Amino acid sequence: MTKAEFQRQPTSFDVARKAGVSRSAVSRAFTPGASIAADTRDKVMQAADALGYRVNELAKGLSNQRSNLVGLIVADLDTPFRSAQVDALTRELVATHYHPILFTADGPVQTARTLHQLLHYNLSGAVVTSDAPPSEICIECARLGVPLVLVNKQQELTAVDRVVGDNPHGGRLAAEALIASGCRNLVAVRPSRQSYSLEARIEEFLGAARAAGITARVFAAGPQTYEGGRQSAAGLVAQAMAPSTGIFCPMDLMALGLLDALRSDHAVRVPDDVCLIGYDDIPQASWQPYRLTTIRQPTTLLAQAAVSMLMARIENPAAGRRTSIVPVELVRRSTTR
Amino acid sequence: MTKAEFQRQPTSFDVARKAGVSRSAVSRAFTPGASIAADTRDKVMQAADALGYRVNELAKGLSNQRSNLVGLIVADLDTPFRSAQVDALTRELVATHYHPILFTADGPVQTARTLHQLLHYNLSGAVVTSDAPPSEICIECARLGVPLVLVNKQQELTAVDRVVGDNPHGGRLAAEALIASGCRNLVAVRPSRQSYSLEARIEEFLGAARAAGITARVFAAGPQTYEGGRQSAAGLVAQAMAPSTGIFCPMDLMALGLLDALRSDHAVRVPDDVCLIGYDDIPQASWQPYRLTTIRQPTTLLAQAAVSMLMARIENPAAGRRTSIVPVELVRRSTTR
DNA sequence: CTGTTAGCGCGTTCAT
DNA sequence: ATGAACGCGCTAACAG
Repeated sequence: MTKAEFQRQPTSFDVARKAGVSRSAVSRAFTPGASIAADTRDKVMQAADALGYRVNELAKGLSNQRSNLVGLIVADLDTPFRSAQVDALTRELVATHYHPILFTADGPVQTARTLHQLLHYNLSGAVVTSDAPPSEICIECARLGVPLVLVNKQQELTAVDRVVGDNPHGGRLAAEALIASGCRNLVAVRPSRQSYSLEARIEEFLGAARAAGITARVFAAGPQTYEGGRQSAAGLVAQAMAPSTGIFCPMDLMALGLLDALRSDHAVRVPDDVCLIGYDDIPQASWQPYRLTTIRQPTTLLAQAAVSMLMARIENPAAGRRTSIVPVELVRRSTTR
Repeated sequence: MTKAEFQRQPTSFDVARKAGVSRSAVSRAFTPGASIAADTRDKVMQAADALGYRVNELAKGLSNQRSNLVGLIVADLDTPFRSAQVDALTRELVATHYHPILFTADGPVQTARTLHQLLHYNLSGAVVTSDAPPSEICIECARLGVPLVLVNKQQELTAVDRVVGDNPHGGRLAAEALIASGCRNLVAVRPSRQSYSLEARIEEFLGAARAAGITARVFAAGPQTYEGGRQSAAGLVAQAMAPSTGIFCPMDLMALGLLDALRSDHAVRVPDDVCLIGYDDIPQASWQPYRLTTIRQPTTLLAQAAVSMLMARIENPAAGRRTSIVPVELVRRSTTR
C-alpha cells in the first residue's frame, strides 16, 4: 500500500442493491413527484440513510443539462452594501435549494468573460450585481437558456430580467427631505464613475427640486469610495457652500467620507450649516459619529425579488422579460433637520 | 413551434468532427501536459474557437471524480473583515483556476451540515472561516479525500490544515503598544461568544502585560458586533476606568462601537484618559472619527496562504497536516499615545 | 502520437 | 409501479 486510498461515496447502485430494488427506484425515491410506491420509497430511504448516500449533484446536473448552481457575479464585494447584498442573496438561494457560485468582476469586460465561464457549469441562472454585461452576452445567455437577473442595473437594449430599487422615488424622497429641512440650495454629488442607479437617483432628485422651484445642480466628485467622498469635500465647499445648502450623495459609503471631511477639515456643521442625505443605509450610516439620514435599500427584499424572479424564469423560460421594483424608504437621522 | 427551443452548447464531439480528429484528441488539446502533436492541437483549437466550444466542467468533474469547485464556508459575511476575506479568497481561487461555491453557516451545526452538502459536488476542497467544524466532519472529509483548510480556527483534535494570523504575536504587540503609551492598568475585552482567535490574542495580551509587571484583567462584554461594543462601554467604565487605563478589544468592529460609546456617552477622552487598541484593521478603523490603533491582519496574505495550502494538499493528499502562520503588524493611529 | 473503448453517477424513456 | 437500456459530456486506459 504505497498510495493513500480514499473511500468512495456510495452511489445509487449501492443503495439499490442494499434495498433490493433497481437504480431507477432510487432515482425516483429522490425525485419529488415521481410515481413510486410508498413502501419502496421507504426501503430506499432507509438503505440510503444507512449508507450515508447523497445524490451526486454533478451527475444530476450533467444528466438534467442543468445544475442547481447559480452564478453570482459581484463587484466590490468588500464594500458594506455589496457584501450585505451577497449575504442576502446566498441565504435566499440556499433556502430555495440552489447554491451560489461566486465570481468577482470589476469591469464590464470582466463581467462578460465571467459570464462566459459560467456556461461551463450548466448553471440554472445567474445574478449580476457588478457592471451590466454587454447586450451580446445577454443574448447569448438567452440563446442558451440561462436565465439572467440584473440587480440595480440599467435597462439594456436586450430585454432582460431586472430587479431595481426604486431609484427615482429615492431621489425624490431625498429632495423632499432636504427641502423640508429648509434647504434652498440643493446639490447632488455625482461620482466620477458613471452608474445607472446613481444617475437615476440624481436625475429624479434634480427634477423634484426644480419642480419645487428650488435651485439644484450637480457636483462632479471622485470615485465611489469613502476616500472619494473625503476628497470631494474641498471642491464642494469651494463651489457650493451658500447658506441653506442641502447635499444629496447617492451612496452612503461616499457620503460618510464627505461628512467626515466637511466637519473636520472644513469646519462645516452638519446639519446646522448644511444638510446631507445618503443612499443605501449601510450599517455604518447609523454609527454614532454619523447618524446619517439616508434612503434605505432593503437588501433582503432585493435578494428575494431577484431569486423569485430567477425561479419564475426557470419555470417559464418563454415568459416576457420583467422588471421588479423594490420600494425604498427614508430613514431620518441627524444630518437633516 | 409551441415551446421555445434553446440552442445546445457544442460538445467535444462537434469539435472533433469539425477538426477531423477523435474526441480524445479534443480532450487532450484542452488538457495541459497531455501528449499531442502541435498541429493537431492547433486544428482542434481552431475548430473549438469557431464553434465557441468550452469544456463542460460538470462532465469533467464527474469523470475526474473531482470538480474544480472549492467550498467557501463563511459566517458573518456582511461584516467588514469577513467580506474582505471572502473577496481575497475568491480572487485567489479564480487566479488558480478554481471556482468558489459559497455557503453561509452561522453555527457549528450549520457548518457541519453545510460541509456535508459540499460532498455532493465532488469538491476539490473547502475553506472554512465560520465556526470550526466538529472533528467527525473533518475525519469524514479526510476519508473522502476532500482537503480542508481552516482559517483562524482552533487546533482540532483531528489534525487538519490551518492558516492562522499570528494571534499570540498580535496580543503581545497590543500589550506592548499600550504599555509604551504609558498605560499601567490593562484590560482585555472578551466578547460573550467564545472564539479561538480572540481567546489566543487575549491570553497572550495578558501574559505579556503581567510579564512586564502590569496589572491586566478581562472584561466580559457583549456580542461581537458594533452594537456589542457600544453596550459594553457602560460596564467597562463602571468597573475599570482607573487612571492610565489601556483597553485591548481584539476585534475592530467591536472596538469602534466601544470607542463611540466611550467618547459620546461617557465623556471619556481617547487617548488622553484611556488608550484603545483593536484588531483586524478593517477599513473603518482608519476613518476620520476613529483613527484606531490596531493590529492588522493581512487578508490577502491569509487568502494566499489558504489557497496555496489547499493546492499543496490536492497535489499530495498524504502529506502531514500543517499550520501556516501569517504575520500581523501594529498600525499606530490616534487611540494610543 | 492517435483512435477506440469503457466508465463517471444519474435521469429518463420504454416496455412490462 | 417497476426494471432494463440509453444518453448526458468528458477523461482515462488500452491498443496500435
